[in-house]
Order: sequence, then C-alpha cells, then structure tokens
Amino acid sequence: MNLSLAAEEVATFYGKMLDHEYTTKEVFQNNFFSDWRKEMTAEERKVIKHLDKCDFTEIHRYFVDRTAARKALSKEEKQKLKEEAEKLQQEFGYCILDGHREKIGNFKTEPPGLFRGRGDHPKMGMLKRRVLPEDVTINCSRDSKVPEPPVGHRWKEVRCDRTVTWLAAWTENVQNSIKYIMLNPSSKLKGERDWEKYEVARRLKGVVGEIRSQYRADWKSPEMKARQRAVALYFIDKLALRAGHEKEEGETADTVGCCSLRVEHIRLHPEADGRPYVVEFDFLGKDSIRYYNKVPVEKPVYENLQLFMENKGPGAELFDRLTTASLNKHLQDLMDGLTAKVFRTCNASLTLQGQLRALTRAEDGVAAKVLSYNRANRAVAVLCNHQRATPKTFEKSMQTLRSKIEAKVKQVAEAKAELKKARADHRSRGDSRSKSFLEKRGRLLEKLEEQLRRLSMQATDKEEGKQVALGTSKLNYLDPRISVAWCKRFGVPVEKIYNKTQREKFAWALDMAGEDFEF
DNA sequence: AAGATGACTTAGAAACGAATGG
DNA sequence: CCATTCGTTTCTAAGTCATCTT
Repeated sequence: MNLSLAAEEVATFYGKMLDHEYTTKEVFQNNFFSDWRKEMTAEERKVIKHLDKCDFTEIHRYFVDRTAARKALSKEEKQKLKEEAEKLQQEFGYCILDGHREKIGNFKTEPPGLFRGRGDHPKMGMLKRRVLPEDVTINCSRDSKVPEPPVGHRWKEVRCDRTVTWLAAWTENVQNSIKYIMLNPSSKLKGERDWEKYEVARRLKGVVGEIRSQYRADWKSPEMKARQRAVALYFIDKLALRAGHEKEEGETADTVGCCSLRVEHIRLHPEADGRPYVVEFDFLGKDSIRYYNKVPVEKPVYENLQLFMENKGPGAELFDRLTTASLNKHLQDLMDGLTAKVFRTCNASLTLQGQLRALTRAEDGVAAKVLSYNRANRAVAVLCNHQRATPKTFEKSMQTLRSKIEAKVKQVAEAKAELKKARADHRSRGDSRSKSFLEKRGRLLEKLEEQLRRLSMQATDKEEGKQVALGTSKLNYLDPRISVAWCKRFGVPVEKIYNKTQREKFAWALDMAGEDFEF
C-alpha cells in the first residue's frame, strides 16, 4: 500500500527497528500504532486497523540494504563523507564563550523516531516528533551574531540569558521535557564545575565523621521523621544509594532510589550467612538497573526498619515521612553545598584512592599496575552498581582468548626446549655464531613469556568485568586528580588510564595534580 | 508546603572506526 | 587483505536538585 508522506515516515521508524526486541513488546506496539494512526490520512485510517496485519519487512530490508551499501562504499567515497561531517562539525560544532572557542557537546537536534524508554516504560514506542526551528529557543549574548534559522523558518525565540549555560533548547513532545544544546565536557565551563563538584566531595570527607555521629544519635530520636531521615542517610552514606525522588505514576518506568524505597524492596533477616541483622535489597534503580545487595547493618538500623515496616503493605513507602527535598535541606544545614549525591562522589573517590593504595605494588610492571587500576575502578563501579548487559559475543570471545592462552603456553614450552638446546649447542661449539643464536632464543622466550603474562591478565580482567561498566564511574565519580597522582607516583603514562577524550575532559586535573595529591 | 518547571549531571546502548589476526 | 574484535564516540534517556508557582 502506498502511504502518505507523514504515515510513511512513521512506518519507516518501526520498520527500521524490526529486529530489535522493542518491537516484540506489547506496550511498544500499542503506543506506536496509536501514534502512527494519528499521522495517517482518513483513508489510510480506514484501511490500516491492526498492526499485526501490517508487514514491514520490505521497509526493513530497504534499511538493511542501505547500511550494507554504505559499508561497501569505496575508500574515496568514505573519505568524502568524513570530510563533509568534519565541515559540519567545524561550522556548527563550536561556539565562542567569554572570548574562547569552545566545543559544543551535542550540536544537532535529536531526529524524529520512536521513543525508546528503558525498562518497563509506559511510553515506549510513542512518536518523537521532528524538531522545527519554530520549536527552538536560541540563547546567545546580546552583541553576538544570532545564528540564522533555515530559509523560510524562524526561531521560537532568541534570548540573552547569562545565568544559564545552554546555547539552544526545545521542548520534546513525549515527556514534555526540555532538551538542551550544551558545551562539551572539555570546555572550561564544564571543567570548572567538575572541579567544584570534587571540592565539595572533599569537604564532605572532612565532616563525614561528625555527620555519622549525628545520624547515629538520630536513630533514637523521638521524632519519626528524624529517625527515617537518619536511616536513609545511613544507606546513602554506606551503600552510595541515589536520593530517589518521587516519580509520577504511569509517566515513567517504576524505579526507586533511597527515599522512594517501598516495603517490597527490602527483606529483613535476623541472621543470614552467619551475620546478624541483615537487610536484603532488591529493587530497580536508575535506568531500571537492578540493585541487589545483602548487607549487615547496625542493630538500631535494623530495629528502626522493623518499626517503619509495621502495619504497611508491600507497596507502601518505607520512608513515608521523608522526601528528598527535606533530606537535602537537612544536609544543607550540616554542610554548605551538601546534597545526597555528594556522598556517592565522595565514597567513590575514596574507594578508588583506598583500593589503589591496597593493590598497587611499586615493583610491578606497567601492565600489572594498569590491571590494579582497573580493579580499583571496578570496585567503585560495583559500589555504585554500574552495570552493563554482558556483551553478546562474550562467551565466544572468552573462548578464543582461552585457546590463545593455551597456544601461547605451548609456544613458551617449545621456546624453553629450544633455548636449552641452543645452550648445549653453544657449550659444545663455543663459537660466536652459536652464541648469537643462543641470545636470539633467549630473547624469543622472554617475548613469549611477556605475551603470555599479558594474555592471562587480559583473561582475568575480562571475566571479572563482563557485567561491570567502568566508564560511568571513571567519567563522573572519580576525582581525576587521584588517577593523575597515581600515574605520576608509579610511573604509569597517563595515556594508559585516560584516552584522548578523557584527557581533554580532565585537562584541569592533568595540570594541577602532583604525585602527592590526596583526595 | 507541595507540586511543577528548568537546568544540569549521570547513565547504558548503539553506532562507529581503528586495530588485530587469520 | 578481509573479517572480526574491541575501544571510542555519539546519542539521548533518566536521574538530581534549585527555584518558581500555586
């Protein structure tokens, strides 16, 4: 069936995704179909009444072919495309801020498509509309040259607001939230804020002892609200949980953080695995990532939790007298600039610093030191519950790595035998030719052994990290000065820890951290 | 005081492109 | 040289938190 332009475009959004799991979900299908019908002409609507009677395979094939064709392009054609992209980047990807040319993070508006929410999102599959110039507000200084809207169009508004950092913004139709064009993490502005964030976290380190004695005292407070706050704060401090705002029901996936925990999300065990007063957490957090943990807690915490759960159903709020606003207000009183998330930053950075101290051995080679760093990084990722889906090809690539190791072990054994032979040969002959041959064999064995060491390290690393995402903590929670100082102290080139982009983002730390920096 | 809004950080997945090895 | 693998970059959703509005 030939479709109208609008209906066809929306159909392609679905057809493109045909081999994605999303299209098997009922919510996704229903939302898509309902929004698709809105784009149809009255005639189309009369014909197209059931999604399961629509066949998108031809559309799907078109996009598969197009991808293949793009991949098959000649070197020159690919180079040309690359140059065009670079030209766009140069023209639109930068701005002037306070006289400095700064890179923009996302300089393109988001294209239309089907909304891909995470977890059980009630709006998955809805149509995300195309952004028009008429939707976009431009923010730039009064004396600057205002960017031209595309021909025949106009901006929604041009304003000059010096109190915010965004360059352009529009409202997105699915969640009715504002989307922004902002600077790249390498910019001075973002760098300064990043530095400030870690300075606040360092200040918390100085007063956290006091805060702990305070909330311990509050566990016995006659006021229920103070008790709940004190127990919640204990979790945020000890387990690095997120604050956990109330969310509007039916608008987003059902996820929680500390303050929004419900009775159904924890189980109390008087004793578990030989430890007393154990709390078992099981809930979906940000991005619908499951948080599962069994932690022994102090007795008053346990007893308070029993109290909070009394006479409540599984769907009831655990901390019914507590909100993130009141918690943060309390924290603000304890330390200037303190909010719930600062605990996460502080805990993460201290964990990295402590783990590096515990794991690094000065006599190790660079590769082993980098492995130690990754282990320390991993400890933080586990603390913050940063997970990823096990890569689809994990088992396969693990298997190849294992066989590579086996092969290398054999090679080493052979090289050893060869070396032995060469040594005997040299002893009996004693000439320079057999000597240089012996040396050659020695070097070969060394090289192979080094390769083997590297491979087995790789294997350990891979297995331990298959479900752990290291990037998020590295980018957002670990004070880069800790890493820079560690690199300097142990003679590890910083490039082994931070790639180019990361070095640009952390330029401020590369400059300022000496080898004796302490968080 | 509560709820809504706006601005910003944090998050994992997907796309992309360079390195590696058969 | 090509296919596969793996690290990097891009994308945009989903949080946090302050401030505005009612």
